Amino acid sequence: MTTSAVRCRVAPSPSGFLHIGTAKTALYNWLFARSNGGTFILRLEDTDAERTEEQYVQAMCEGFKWLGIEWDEGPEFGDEPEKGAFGPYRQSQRLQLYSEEAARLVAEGKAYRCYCTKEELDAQREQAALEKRPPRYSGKCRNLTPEEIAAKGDTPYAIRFRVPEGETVIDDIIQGPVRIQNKEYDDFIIVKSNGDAIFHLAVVVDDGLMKITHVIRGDDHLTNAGRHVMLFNALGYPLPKFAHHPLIHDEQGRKYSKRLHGANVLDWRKDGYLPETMINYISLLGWTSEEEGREFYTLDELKQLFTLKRLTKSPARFDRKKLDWLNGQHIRMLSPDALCDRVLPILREQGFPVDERSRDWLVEMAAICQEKIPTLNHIIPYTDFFFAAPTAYDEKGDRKFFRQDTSLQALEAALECMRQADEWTVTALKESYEAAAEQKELKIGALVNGTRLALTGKTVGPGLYELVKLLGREESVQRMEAALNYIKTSGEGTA
RNA sequence: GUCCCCAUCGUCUAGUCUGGUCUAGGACACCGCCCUUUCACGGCGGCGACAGGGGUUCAAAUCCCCUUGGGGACGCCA
Repeated sequence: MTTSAVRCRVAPSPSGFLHIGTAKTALYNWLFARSNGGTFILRLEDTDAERTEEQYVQAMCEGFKWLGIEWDEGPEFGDEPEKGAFGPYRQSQRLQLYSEEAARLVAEGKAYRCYCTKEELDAQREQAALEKRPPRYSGKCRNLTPEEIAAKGDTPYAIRFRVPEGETVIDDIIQGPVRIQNKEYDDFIIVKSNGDAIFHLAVVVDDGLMKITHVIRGDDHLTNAGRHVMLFNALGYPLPKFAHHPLIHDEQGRKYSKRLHGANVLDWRKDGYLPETMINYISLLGWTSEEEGREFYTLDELKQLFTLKRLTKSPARFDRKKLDWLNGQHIRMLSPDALCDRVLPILREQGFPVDERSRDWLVEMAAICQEKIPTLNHIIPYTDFFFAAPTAYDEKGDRKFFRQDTSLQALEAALECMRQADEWTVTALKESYEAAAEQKELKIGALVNGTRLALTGKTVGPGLYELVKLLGREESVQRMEAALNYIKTSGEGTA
């Protein structure tokens, strides 16, 4: 790109939560700005008052905050104050600007008043659908004479853009040149009869006045871009560069529906994914780095490496399995201390009395799970036994580790190891277990797995010696005795 | 229906612009083996794709056309 200042933006309409697709657009704009020393702008497209609610603004803000996407210019948003010299950044506060520009277009003959009613137009569209014709505006009000207009008196009117003859070319960075015959566009409305600007006018006026240099957005806007190019030209604004990236698809290959789980980026927070994972994963959904084969990227790396040239043209499906893998990678990159911080709220919410433990103990607990968990939420089944003794034993495990001929012997040997350990450390326990196994001619697995089942009630979990060490001698011994008692009193094992 | 975009393993992709180095490379998933106290991690190996048809060319995944498939857009929504 050029060295002249890049200015790009994301312009969500606050009509719901932060959609994963909006997050992608925001991310690509943000990364592009960052990798070029440019400016990233947030603008709220709330021209449709009926669909905008303040709570949505909050929800969206939380999504951006969680992902860590921060903007250089933008409206007051959540607890952020308005910032930037090209404001206001909410379209609802820029209505005056749109009216002025629309009036200018009308005065220059580039737009005109249309007195057709919504009902008339709807009927025409339905008729067109019936006859399998493309729905197009009839052009009824295109050439009204000043007399005819005067005769309308104060009948409400919308304003339509007078689409010129010819062809419009969108010179798209990702898609290449896209040529569309202007006759494919009918004279579209730019101002509603209630005086509010339509999206197309608003975007172009805003992008023009905010000196946007690059419009990076989903390719659902590709055909709209033609309208925008015409509007840029009509208004006399310099044309920004366009880059229309493909949409994110669901596992079935459709546009990721708002109703699907995961459409809301905060769904992923709830499911135990790290924001750095989401940034990394979404970046991969339509972009590859020069460095072949590499897929793990930190945010700082992305800010360095991101280029529009490496954007993909075809839509990508969201693959949960790959996301899991990536999340595991990012979890392992965390320091045990950081992992502890991420995991604590989850354990707390689960009702585990984590605040009774020392910080060191909690960090160690997080550390012994780090290699094991694909999502933060998996911390729960990996650590619940620390906070409550097992009330039941895994059925398969019971048969396998409690009911064999050597089960009792193994568990008693393990218990002896615990009782006699000189020091309560991972290495001491390990050595002691190994010595006992050898001496009693038992498989180490019998000792270890039996102990795991006795202490946790499960057959899977963190490394055994690590877990025993953290559980503490007293608690471990108690649980071993309970297990032995359970085996002896539940009968069937003696056979 | 009309217009626009897209098309390499199941999925994400490299390679396409600048045809030959591609008997098509990597990653996730899957399968097997190794490591191993479980689970996971890690290591090794396997399975697996240029949508189809025509051209152009000495040579095509790469260029052109058609077909098919998928997606998107056609609002006084954004």
